[in-house]
Order: sequence, then C-alpha cells, then structure tokens
Amino acid sequence: MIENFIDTFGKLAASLGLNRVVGQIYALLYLLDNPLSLDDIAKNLKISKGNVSVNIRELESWGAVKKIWVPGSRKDYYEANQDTLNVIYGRLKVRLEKAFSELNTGLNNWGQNSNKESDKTKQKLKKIKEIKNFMEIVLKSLPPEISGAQLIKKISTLNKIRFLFK
Amino acid sequence: MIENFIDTFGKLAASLGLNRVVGQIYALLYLLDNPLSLDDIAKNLKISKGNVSVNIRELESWGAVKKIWVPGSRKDYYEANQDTLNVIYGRLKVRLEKAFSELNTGLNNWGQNSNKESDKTKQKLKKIKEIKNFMEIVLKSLPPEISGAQLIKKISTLNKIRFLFK
DNA sequence: TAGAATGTTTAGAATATCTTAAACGCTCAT
DNA sequence: ATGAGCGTTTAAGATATTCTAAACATTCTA
Repeated sequence: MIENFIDTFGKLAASLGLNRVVGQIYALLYLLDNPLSLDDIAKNLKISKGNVSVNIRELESWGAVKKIWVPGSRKDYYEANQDTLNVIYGRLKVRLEKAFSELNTGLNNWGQNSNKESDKTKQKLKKIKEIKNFMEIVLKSLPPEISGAQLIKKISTLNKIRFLFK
Repeated sequence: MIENFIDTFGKLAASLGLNRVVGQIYALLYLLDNPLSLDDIAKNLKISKGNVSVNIRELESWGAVKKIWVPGSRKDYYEANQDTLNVIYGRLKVRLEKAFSELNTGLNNWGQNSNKESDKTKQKLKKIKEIKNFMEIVLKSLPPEISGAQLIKKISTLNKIRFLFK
C-alpha cells in the first residue's frame, strides 16, 4: 500500500535524473505527519544509515525536507515540505542555475581564444552567444520561490488573459 | 574551441539526466549549418556508429533534430532545431508526461486496495489524491509547443502585468 | 541476383553510480 | 575522562549504464 506509493515516487525521481532513494525518502516523510529520525527512515526503507545520510542532505539542499528539533532527543528529525510543487520547482531551479553557470564558464573560455578566427568560426561564435543571452533571460525571470497554490492561480489567470499575448 | 562548446553541452545534458552524447550531438549539429550523416557525426565525436544511431533517435523523438533528405545520397542527414529553448521545453514536456502517467498508474493501484482501511490510512490516501489532482492541472496547462521568442515575450508581458497576480 | 552501402541490434567489455558495513569523530551525560 | 549515542565518511563490493565492434537486416545498384 504505502510501499506502492513510495515505489512510485522513487521511480519518478529516477526518471528525473535523481537517485531513487531521494524520491522514496520524500514520499515517506510526505505521508507521515510526525517527523522521522535518520534511523527511522533507514529502518522503514530497509537501507543503510549512510545512504539516508547522503540522500537526505540532497533533499534538504533544495528545501524538500526540513530538519526539526525535537526537545529531549539528540537525534535530527525530518519532515517533508508539504507543498510538492514548490519542491519540484526548487529542484528545477537549482539544476537550471548549475547548468547555466557551467555553460557560461564554458562560453567565456571559448570567447577568449577566438579573436583571430575565420569568418566561419565567428559565425559559430555568434550562435553560441545567442544561446548564452537566451539562458540569461530565462534565468533572470525565475522567481525566488513559488507555492503550488500561487502557480495554479497564475495559470488560471494566464488562461483568462491569454488574448494579451496574441 | 568547438570541442569546448560540445563538451559544455554534453555536461549540461548529463546534469539533466540525459546521456552525455545526446547533448554533444545536438551541440555539433547546432553549430554546423550543413546537415551531417550518421557517419559524419560518429567521426566528429570519435564514437561508434551504433552509439550515434541510438542517441540520435532519442534526439529525434522530442524534436531536437530533424532528418533531412539529401538528393543523390542514400544516407540519412540530420540538422538541429535551432530554437534551443523549444528543444528544452519539448524534452521537459515528455518527461513530465511520463512521470505523471507513472504516478497515476501507481496511485490507481493504490486506491483500489484501500477501501477497508483505517482513518489514518484514509488520511494518507487523501494526501496522495491531492498530489494527483495537482499534477493533472499542471499537465493540462502545458501548451503543445512554444518558441523561444514567444516565451521571452510572455515573460516580459508577465512582468509588466505582475500586479494582476497580487 | 550478388554485393555494396546503409541503419539497427546485440553481447560483452569498460565505466560510472549506488549501497553497505565499518571506521571515524563529535557531543553529551555521567 | 569515559563511553554511549549520534551523523558522516570511506573503501570495497554490487548494480546499472554506456560504449564498442561485429553481426545483422534492408535497400539500392549494377
């Protein structure tokens, strides 16, 4: 039952280029209302403590789960961010920013060595610059965060005013 | 030089959960104005014919490259879709749709077995249904395609009318 | 029809990623 | 100070992915 859901989320994560366990941990915490410790999670998913340690930090890094302090316990407890769309958005944003900065570095290196190139090469450089500008615009327009409820509202507003876009 | 750009695009693809070669082939075709054959690509990237065959079909499947018929030649030639943002969007869409259908199947199986469950379980089922509805809405609102130019226009319009969203 | 020119599939080698158990280091309670 | 209770790191084994060369299938040409 619950296993089924966790499995589904694991596959989903895998299909998005993440470790399967990342999806499984999120699903588990999402369904449970009480925060779980690292050992609880390891026991539940039948995986090692070290594996949970690594993958829960990944989840934490883009705000999918939050560390909770439970009075009287020395363990770290975690609970899921219940706004799943926000979680997905946060993840997408991290990836886009990383991809962009890599591309940017690559292209800057490229530009430096190609002053004395042929016309054909210059044409290619122009194309590359186009992509760079493009990514800059897209990246700048990403809001810092967005809640699921907000996004749905935005979408429905957009549909209503579609005529504005021709 | 060109190798640098191709390498950058390869890494970019890898960081998005694709095969590195997929990004490299796209970068190569993007920069060159004339279409290339399977053998040309293999020779350029120094990889096997079979590898190109598999990965170029992947690119073709979401409209990143197009097969071109060159009169007088029996080979298949390929050229890149120059609208890179559209390419990325197409890819994203395919992934989202796949992820949703997986989740949907998983959740339907889940629902069937949980009529006679406790209140606590029912509460969890409710949470799961929430996610499902959510993905449905997001998926429905994806337009079939969008050009880079269009998107940039949309974004700037959105910025101008931001007040509508509160 | 033979064989040359293509793209595809396949089996296994090469690489990369994931996972675990154990070692480790830190902090707290005694 | 000592040891128990944590989370993290590590090294090695397990698993999955990627890549290639060769076999294969199909289509064209002579």
